[in-house]
Amino acid sequence: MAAGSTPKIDIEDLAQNHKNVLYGSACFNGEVFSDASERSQEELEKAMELYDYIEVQPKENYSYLVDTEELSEDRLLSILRSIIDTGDKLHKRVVATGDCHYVNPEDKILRDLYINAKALGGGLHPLHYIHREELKNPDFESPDQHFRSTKEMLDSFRSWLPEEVCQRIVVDASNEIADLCNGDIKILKSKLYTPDANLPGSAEKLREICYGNLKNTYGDNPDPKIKDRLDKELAGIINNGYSVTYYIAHLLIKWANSKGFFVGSRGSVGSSFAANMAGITEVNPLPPHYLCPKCKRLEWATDPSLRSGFDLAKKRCPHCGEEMLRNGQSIPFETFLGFHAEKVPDIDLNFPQDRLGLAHDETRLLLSTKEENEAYAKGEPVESPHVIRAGTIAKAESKNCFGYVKKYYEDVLGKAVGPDDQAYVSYLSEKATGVKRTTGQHPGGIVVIPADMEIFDFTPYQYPADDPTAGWLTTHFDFASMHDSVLKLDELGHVDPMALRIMHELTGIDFRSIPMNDPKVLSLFTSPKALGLKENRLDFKTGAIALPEFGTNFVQGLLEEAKPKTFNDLLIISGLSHGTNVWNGNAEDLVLSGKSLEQVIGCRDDIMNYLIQMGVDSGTAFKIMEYVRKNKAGNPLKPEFEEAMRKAKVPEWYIDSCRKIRYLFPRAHATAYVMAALRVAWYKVYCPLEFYATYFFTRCHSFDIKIMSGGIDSIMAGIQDIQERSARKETNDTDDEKLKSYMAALEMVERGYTLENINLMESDSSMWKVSKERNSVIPPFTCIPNFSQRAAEGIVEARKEGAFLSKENLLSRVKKAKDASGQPYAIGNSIIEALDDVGALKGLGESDQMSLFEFNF
DNA sequence: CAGTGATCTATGACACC
DNA sequence: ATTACGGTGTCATAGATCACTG
Ligand SMILES: Nc1nc2c(ncn2[C@H]2C[C@H](O)[C@@H](COP(=O)(O)OP(=O)(O)OP(=O)(O)O)O2)c(=O)[nH]1
Ligand SMILES: [Mg+2]
Ligand SMILES: [Zn+2]
Repeated sequence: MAAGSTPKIDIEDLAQNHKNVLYGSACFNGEVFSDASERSQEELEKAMELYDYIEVQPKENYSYLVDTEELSEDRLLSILRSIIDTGDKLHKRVVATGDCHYVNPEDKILRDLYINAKALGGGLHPLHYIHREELKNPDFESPDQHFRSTKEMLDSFRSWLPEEVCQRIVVDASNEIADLCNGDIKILKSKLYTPDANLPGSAEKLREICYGNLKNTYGDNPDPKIKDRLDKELAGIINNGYSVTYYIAHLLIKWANSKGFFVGSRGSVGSSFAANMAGITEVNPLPPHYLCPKCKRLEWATDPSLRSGFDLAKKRCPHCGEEMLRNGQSIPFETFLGFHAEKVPDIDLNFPQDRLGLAHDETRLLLSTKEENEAYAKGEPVESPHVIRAGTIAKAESKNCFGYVKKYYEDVLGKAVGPDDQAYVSYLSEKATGVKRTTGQHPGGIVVIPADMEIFDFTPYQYPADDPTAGWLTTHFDFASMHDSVLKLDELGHVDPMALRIMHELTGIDFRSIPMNDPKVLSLFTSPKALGLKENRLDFKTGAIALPEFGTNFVQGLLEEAKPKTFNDLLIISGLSHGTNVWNGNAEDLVLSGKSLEQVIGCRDDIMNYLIQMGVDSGTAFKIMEYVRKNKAGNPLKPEFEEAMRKAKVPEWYIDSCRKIRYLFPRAHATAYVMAALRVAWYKVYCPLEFYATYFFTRCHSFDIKIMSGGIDSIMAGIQDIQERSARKETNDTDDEKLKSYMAALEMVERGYTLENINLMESDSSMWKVSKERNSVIPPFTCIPNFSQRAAEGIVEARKEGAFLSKENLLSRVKKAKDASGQPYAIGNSIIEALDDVGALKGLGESDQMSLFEFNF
């Protein structure tokens, strides 16, 4: 039971669900102890009925009752005796239990930390120090409840019970209970159960779709290598149970397109040509090739050092003169599924952030039974869902635990953490981590339970954070613990597809028509020249600011060093710039010592390809790749891996590089993200106003409009202020966000565009707007801190009636205004003051009378 | 017109891709 | 000035703001 709260399970429910479970009577907070101390013998006997065994604990466990003088030690022992006697009388098994809260005596302080920390809903632990405030003698230790050995248990009870009883309750009864337990209950499945039955016929449909698209794209007689790859992939996909998730992903993307939005590609599934043919990913993993869109003539690239079809030179079809398509990214299918389905991949999709909820709902609709869908539609509970959100478990980690220790020092020990305490405080905080705090929802993981099985075959389920108003049920176990037994669709929210949609809408230019090899766009990654900066105060060396995954200081520095010229160069850099110790202290040193970008490890496929090429057997090469990309904890390479590599004469620097890597992209993911970045970069070059407006709207979360609209000097001052405070470690996430906004603002203004102030008559409620006439962007009302969405909407509504005459007029007209459903808006004086403060109310008097008065003058 | 409760916004922390 | 993986979703909590109340 949680600290001082109500029971999690009613006793009636316990009584009704007793099968296969043993109930014990628990500690001094339990019913049996309190009845033994406060109620009649009859009531105690009744309370004991439910339990399979009756617990008594070492008297040290009850020290709090004695120390607070709630009970004398004699009284305590007589209560415990009456529990033992009554249990014996009822022929209940009486057992000595430790109620242990930690393993070693010296770890007691960790429990004390939690006893004295504020519990989740603001509640307090029953032993919290605050409860001692009224006591005459509040200075005593909380009970010692480490994991007692049999000897310690016996010793404790021997001080007040006969030897025969001690042996019986400490040793015999414990063994009897152990014998009652079935030792081989398996809660988690060990093999994969695929959802073939959820959508019968998926395999055939998937084949139809892929071969249909193969014909449309590559013609009636596709190159045998291509046909062969599709055949082999589909066999692997279908035989291993991935038809349904592939087909559902295909349907989801079709559905999204029919609703007017697009789905971004991500993840290892871009390694699958079948996925490309099914529309699940834009990444084409074939070797680089030319393709005539008209006569379907295909030409493989002849230069083996060229790895991306996007880097092929322009070419006209020798048959019909059409400009040929260029594609193919040299990615092995095995990155996705292994050579023999040794791994269980998911299918990843990037939905526009503002459509994520819709996408999840559609998935549930497509995969649930008719009955389940009817229940969802009515908001009724579904007993055994087959489509469920993966759940997460959040624990107390470093920040929280540091806070607990700090508060413990201040409130319990009565002193601040001093310089001499630092080492012990870090030690304690580290040791205190890992305690569950709350549960939540996976960012996008939707788990598919096979229709011929049920959720309980895999996991219990619940509401996230036990909140019954949540839109989705979640798995009780986190996904990682079921990773190899169920399939999941990972439908994540992302800004890229949303931003591209918005820029498409604002400019009328479809991002799908944007080429992947526009020289000006590619030049942004090595120089800001294409931006036409009129000033360059911060000496920007690239034009990569505000480009997704390329605009940070770290990645810009990498760009400066590596100077990418081609799409493939960008792929490599994308890989090198993601993951700890991929570039820093690893590839960077290798490049400095003469290795080329192509030689160093840039993505996980590189490892597998290279090792196979060196003669390592494919299965081991695959295993090494997977181990390296998942080695977040920094464990040493397995000896058999090192051995296999040495045997194949893999150079030591390569083995060493593998050792250092903590995470590695698949090449397919890098491809998808470079494509997204290049599209965004295209708008940055050719449609700057729409680009910056969209950037501020979609990717920035904190602004200071006075600073940003104040011109170059003002923005520079803002940047400097944050950088100085950052050097002193005095900044927070919000400052970082502001710095992001200021950097983009500076670049934009240095290109000669204007960042306007909030405009009472023109600003949108929450979107950044473009003014072509004034060559500017106009910020929305809501970029003022604490400016509520409703107030902003109210102003937009009220100003339809014409200009505001005064502050009072503004306030009263918004208060009077009604939205489409007749609801009023909420607005108060703080909003007026905030608008006045940024200078958006210049020329407006206080009241209507005043404005008339001023006007007459 | 201060007090109050309801609702929205900001922030920090964490899990996960 | 240097460090350096980037980006997303969710939950808990504190703070700000507003309408309502008497
Ligand atoms: N920058 C960065 N991106 C990540 C990280 N983890 C995952 N991603 C991105 C790249 C992955 O390809 C993509 C999908 O994640 P997944 O967990 O599904 O892994 P992936 O698809 O690569 O392999 P899988 O075949 O599903 O095991 O998300 C990370 O730690 N950092
Ligand atoms: Mg994946
Ligand atoms: Zn042709």
